[in-house]
Amino acid sequence: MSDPLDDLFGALADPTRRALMVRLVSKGPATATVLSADFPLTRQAVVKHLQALEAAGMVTPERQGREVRFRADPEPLAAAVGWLLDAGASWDRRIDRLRGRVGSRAGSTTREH
Amino acid sequence: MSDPLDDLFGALADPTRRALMVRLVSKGPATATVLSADFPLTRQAVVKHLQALEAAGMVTPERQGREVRFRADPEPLAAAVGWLLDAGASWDRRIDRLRGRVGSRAGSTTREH
DNA sequence: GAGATGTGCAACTGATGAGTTGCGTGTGGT
DNA sequence: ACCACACGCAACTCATCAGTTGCACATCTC
Repeated sequence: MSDPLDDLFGALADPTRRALMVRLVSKGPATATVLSADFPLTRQAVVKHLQALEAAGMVTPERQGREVRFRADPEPLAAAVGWLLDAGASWDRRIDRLRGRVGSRAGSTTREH
Repeated sequence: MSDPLDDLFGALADPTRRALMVRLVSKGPATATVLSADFPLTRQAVVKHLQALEAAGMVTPERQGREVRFRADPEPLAAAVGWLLDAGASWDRRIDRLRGRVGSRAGSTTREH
């Protein structure tokens, strides 16, 4: 019953996780083991971060043989942008302008609660 | 030396804080005491949340006599949107489209780091 | 100036998160 | 079959955060 936004922003709140996302986006999918080599972290630590990102739907695990390759998933980011625009709507002209232009596409922008 | 994005997304990660923001945006500035009446929280708890929001630059305290009125500040939200778009750029055409349309206006979109 | 109201500071508890280490299990190559 | 590698699970530490309570200080009103 927890708001997906919690997981989303929560995942984004950690610099390591943001870095992981950037890394996955720019250099493509990778396994936790590989990632742990590029970051000053244990494989297990990386795994935990990836789990947090997965819970937020920002990353998807894909098994290939004995490896598990993680791929970045953009969808949730749109939801985040959506909330930000909703929250800012009719608040400040700048944000309002943003909203107007993006609007239609931001799609599932409107949320419950 | 901590990234401002940490505070920003960190503040956004808590549902209570998001609710506080919505409340401040929709019904305008208010004091912690007033807010604590609208939420199932102690005044002190509200104060702490407001401090987190202030650290993220999303809220600004304004003293008026013996009261302290908190006003929502939109600026940082643009920064958040900026990061999301930057992160998603050249990644997925949907996000890419968003970026293209917002781009110029999002202004201070491109951030340090 | 006295009382009421609003804010600020500090200490404390309980829960959650980051990170680690150790060990077990599965999968691929030879 | 065997060995190496990649993953998964579990327990543990350390820090941070949400929320509380209690009390002191400032300010308005009469």
